[in-house]
Amino acid sequence: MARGVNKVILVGNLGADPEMRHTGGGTAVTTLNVATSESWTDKQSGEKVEKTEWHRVKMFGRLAEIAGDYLKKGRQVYIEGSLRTDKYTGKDGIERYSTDIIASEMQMLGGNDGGGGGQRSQGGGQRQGGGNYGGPSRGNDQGASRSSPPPADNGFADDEIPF
Amino acid sequence: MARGVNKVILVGNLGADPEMRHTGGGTAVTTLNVATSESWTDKQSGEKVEKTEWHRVKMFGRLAEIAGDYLKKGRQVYIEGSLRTDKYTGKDGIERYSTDIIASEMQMLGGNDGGGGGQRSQGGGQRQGGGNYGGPSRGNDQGASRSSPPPADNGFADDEIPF
Amino acid sequence: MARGVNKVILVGNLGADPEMRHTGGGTAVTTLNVATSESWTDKQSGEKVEKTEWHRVKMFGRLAEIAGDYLKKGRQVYIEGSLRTDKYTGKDGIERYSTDIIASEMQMLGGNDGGGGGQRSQGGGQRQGGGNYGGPSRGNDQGASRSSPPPADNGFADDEIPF
Amino acid sequence: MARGVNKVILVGNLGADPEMRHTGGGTAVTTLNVATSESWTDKQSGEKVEKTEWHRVKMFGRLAEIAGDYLKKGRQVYIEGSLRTDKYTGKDGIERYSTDIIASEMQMLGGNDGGGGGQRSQGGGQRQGGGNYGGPSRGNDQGASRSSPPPADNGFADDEIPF
DNA sequence: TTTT
DNA sequence: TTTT
Repeated sequence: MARGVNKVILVGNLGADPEMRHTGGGTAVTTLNVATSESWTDKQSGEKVEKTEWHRVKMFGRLAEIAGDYLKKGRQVYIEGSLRTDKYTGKDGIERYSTDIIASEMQMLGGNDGGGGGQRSQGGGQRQGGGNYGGPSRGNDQGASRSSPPPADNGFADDEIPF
Repeated sequence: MARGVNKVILVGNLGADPEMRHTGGGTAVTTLNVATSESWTDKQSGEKVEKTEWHRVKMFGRLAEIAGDYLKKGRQVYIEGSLRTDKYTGKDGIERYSTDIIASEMQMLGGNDGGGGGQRSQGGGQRQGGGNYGGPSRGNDQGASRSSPPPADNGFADDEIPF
Repeated sequence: MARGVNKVILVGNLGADPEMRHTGGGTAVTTLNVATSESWTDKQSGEKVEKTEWHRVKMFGRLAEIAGDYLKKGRQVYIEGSLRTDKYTGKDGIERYSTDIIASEMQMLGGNDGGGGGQRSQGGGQRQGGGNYGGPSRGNDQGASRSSPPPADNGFADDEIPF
Repeated sequence: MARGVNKVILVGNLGADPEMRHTGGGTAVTTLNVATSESWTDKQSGEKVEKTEWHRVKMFGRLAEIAGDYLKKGRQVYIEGSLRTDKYTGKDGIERYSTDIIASEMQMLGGNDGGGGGQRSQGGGQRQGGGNYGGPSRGNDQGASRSSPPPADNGFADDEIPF
């Protein structure tokens, strides 16, 4: 039961290898840094412009394991998921927000270069049963490609709850 | 496991009351006729033009029951699903195709007029590995990590293929 | 030209009236606060849980004007857009990120309560470079008038109308 | 203006080379045959099952030309579009329906094998009835960070950052 | 056949 | 008819 649709669809490339960790309870948690870019020719200057958007994608359980095992920097992926914005209070006492994409489905695109082409997986649908949702996530993400990753000072600790 | 994405998203109105039936195995099967329309002013004639597209949406199990119980002609719905084209041979011996949208998610939109505003439901995920289709999806897909899986009272048992 | 897909689809309710302003150049800029929520019954506690996600949606130009004119707090909307994360440096010198959804399409849902039911609008599609599309659209979009289109398979032969 | 959302998203492989033709008016029309498949292990038999869905995708204008020029059998593509069902009357006098996906966006996936990796294109938006859209979108969308705004010949000038 |  |  719910009221609303919260859906994200991405096709992009990984800016870094996946970062996989496990919660105390043993659940795999993988974070991807996915780039989607677009380019166009500026009308006035006539110059080619490119803008890249970076997305922090998190996945859990089986999906996280597959991503951790098969994905690599540069690989193209299809991601379906939902937006989740966490609120946290900085050391300066100011509330801030950090937005992630929680993947519910993932599809590796392109050829079989490397480890695992053509895999597809579906998440456990945590979003619908959140259970012990809640716990924010701490800095398990910034990809190498991230020119400047999200605050490491998010100031919260996750010792068991995946996020 | 799979290779590909096959996704449909509709927001439209029901052109008729839902048609619900049950398979021999007891699985509910509901068909919706959903209209999506768009209108614009023709550039040349200056006349207002309207075009309506009609979609046949099918759903199974719990989702079918909710739709059958709460939806009515005229009601606005959000549908998420996938395309399925069936081939059949006409009496004239010619092969033809018929395309349906198999709903995996449904959301009633608009106010609480009539029976059920604000309900939302998710299909059993038959499309993603639910065994022999229509095959019960009980327990499919929740990640190992799931401390508390989705609502899921959808543990229905159909021994017959719903379609 | 581009490489990647960056798409967001929301169906939710406005948590507040839209905020519209104009740039010095006269472009309307409207910000919406959209809630998408889901609820479920926790398996262990048996309690009903609800989680609401808030999304900051921005729109420009004609779309912003329509939203500003017709939307109101509580209204249900369909939003399609893309994610954009801005980097900024706080007063403390720490870089932070803020994520918005840039709407390219909007649809008011539900009945005609208040100002404007049933409106729909599309952004300029600036992100993808409508630019030199120019491609003639002749013949596109008819169909309504088509009484007898595509033959059985692909092998159709029509000499003027594209489909 | 419109009421409804009619959206299809596909990621699949071409089962054949694109078929391109031109209308009498010179508009390019390309048809793609796109496969999306999924496989799973049957619960009861334990056998691996695979099901492939075939989609007929049509595109027009510039998009059709790009597809015709760069796509080839086997190539993986992302397609975004809408459903259109045509009614026609067979020789036997029976009315039938044929469903196509009218592409509004296309993205070639995978490596640069052959002609054109990493291209992306957008349709002319014929589905919206181009008509009096008119609404200028110039200046939309460029973020503060945006070094140079989108293509946008759509007509207005803002000298100030919209947000 | 819906809806605006 | 594709792909893995």
